[in-house]
Amino acid sequence: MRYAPEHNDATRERILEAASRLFQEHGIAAVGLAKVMAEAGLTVGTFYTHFESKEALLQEALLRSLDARHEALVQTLPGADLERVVRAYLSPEHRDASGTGCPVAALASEVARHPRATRHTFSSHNAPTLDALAAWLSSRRGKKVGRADAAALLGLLAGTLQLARAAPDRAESDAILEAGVRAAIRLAT
Amino acid sequence: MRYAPEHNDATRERILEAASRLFQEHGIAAVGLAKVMAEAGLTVGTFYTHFESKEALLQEALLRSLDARHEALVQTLPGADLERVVRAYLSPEHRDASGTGCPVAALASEVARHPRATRHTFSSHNAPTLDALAAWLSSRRGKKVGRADAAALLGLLAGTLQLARAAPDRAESDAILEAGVRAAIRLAT
DNA sequence: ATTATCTATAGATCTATAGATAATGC
DNA sequence: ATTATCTATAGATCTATAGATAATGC
Repeated sequence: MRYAPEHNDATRERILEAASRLFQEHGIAAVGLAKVMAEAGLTVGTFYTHFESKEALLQEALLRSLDARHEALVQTLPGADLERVVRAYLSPEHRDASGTGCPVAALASEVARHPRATRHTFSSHNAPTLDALAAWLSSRRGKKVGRADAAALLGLLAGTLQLARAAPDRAESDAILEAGVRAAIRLAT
Repeated sequence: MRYAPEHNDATRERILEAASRLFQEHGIAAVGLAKVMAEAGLTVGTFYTHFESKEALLQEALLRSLDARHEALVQTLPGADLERVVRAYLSPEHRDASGTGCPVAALASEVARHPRATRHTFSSHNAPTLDALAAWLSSRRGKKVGRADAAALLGLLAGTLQLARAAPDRAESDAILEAGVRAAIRLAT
C-alpha cells in the first residue's frame, strides 16, 4: 500500500508494545505471534513484513522495555529518596502489573535460555540502568560502587518481586515485599 | 502388565526426574510431554497413566525439586560458614547447571503465571527452606529473623543468579556472582 | 485378569511462507 | 507501481485420548 512512512513505523511500534506487554505478562514461549498481532489489531500474515522472526521481535521488545524503564528511572533517580525508589519497585501495584513492569523481574530467567544475541541485547540495554544505579549508590555511600554491585541490588529487587508474585497468599506476598524493602535499604545504605 | 508395585513407582520417579530437570533447564512452556517421556525412556501415550495433566506433573516435579533442595540444605546448614553457603549458591557451577539447581532461580517467575494450586505447591514446599534459613539467620544474628526476611535473602540469591545466567559475557557473569556473594554476606550479617 | 506400554490420531496451536487484495505515492 | 495487509496453508508440535499389545500376578 505504500502508506506514509510514519504509518509503517506506527504499526511496528504497536506490535512491539503488544509483544512487550504479552511476553512480560505470560512469558515468551507462552505467547504466539497470532496473539501478538491480534493485540496490535492485525493478522499473523503481516508479521514478517515487520520482523524477521519471533526472536528478532523479542530482541526489539526487550530493547524497548529496557530503554523505557531506564528513561523513567533516570528521570526520578537524581536526588531521590532511597526508600521511595525501593518501595515503588516492591509495591503491590508493580507486583500486579508484570506486563508493564520491570523486564528483568518478568523475563531474566527466560532470556537466560535464549540465544547469545538475545542475551546480549538484554544485557547491553540493562547496563545503562545498572550504571545509573551504581552512580547513584556511589554518591549516596560516598564510595565507588560498580556495575556488578548494582546488579546484585537489582537481583534482590527482581528476585524478591518474583517470590511475591509466586506467593498464592496475599498477606504473605505483601510481607515478602515489605521484607524486600527492608533488605534493599539495608543493602543500599 | 501389572508389574511389581515398585516398577510403577520407579517409572513415575523417572518421569518426575526428567520433568524437573527439563523444566528447570528449558522452561515449563518450552518442554513438551513427548520430550519428558522420551527422556524417561517411554512414549507419550503412557503419560496419562501416571499423571492427570501436565499441570499435575509440574506440581509434583516442583514439590520433588524443592523438597530435595531443602533436604540438601538442612544437611549442610547447621553450623555452616556463611560465605561457604553463599558461594555454593552463587557459583559458576550452579549458574551452568540450572537443570539440577535451585528451582526458585529457574522457575519462580514462570510459576508466578500458573494457576493458584501450582503456586501453592511451590510456595508451601519452599516454606521449609525459608524457615530453615530464617532460623539459621536468627541464631547467627542473635535476633529474630522472619520467613519473609529469609525470602528477601533467597530473592537476592536467585535474582542475582538469573542475571549471571542471562549475561552473555563470561567475565561479566562471574563479576555479578562475586558481587552477589558480597551483597548476600552483607545482608545476612 | 489386569494394566503399563505402545502406536495412532484428534484437534488445537505454533512459526513461517505464498499468493491475492487493496490502499497509497508518483 | 509499490507494498502493507489479508486469507490460506504447510509442516511441526502441543496436550490429550482411544484402542491394541504385551508383561506380569493370581
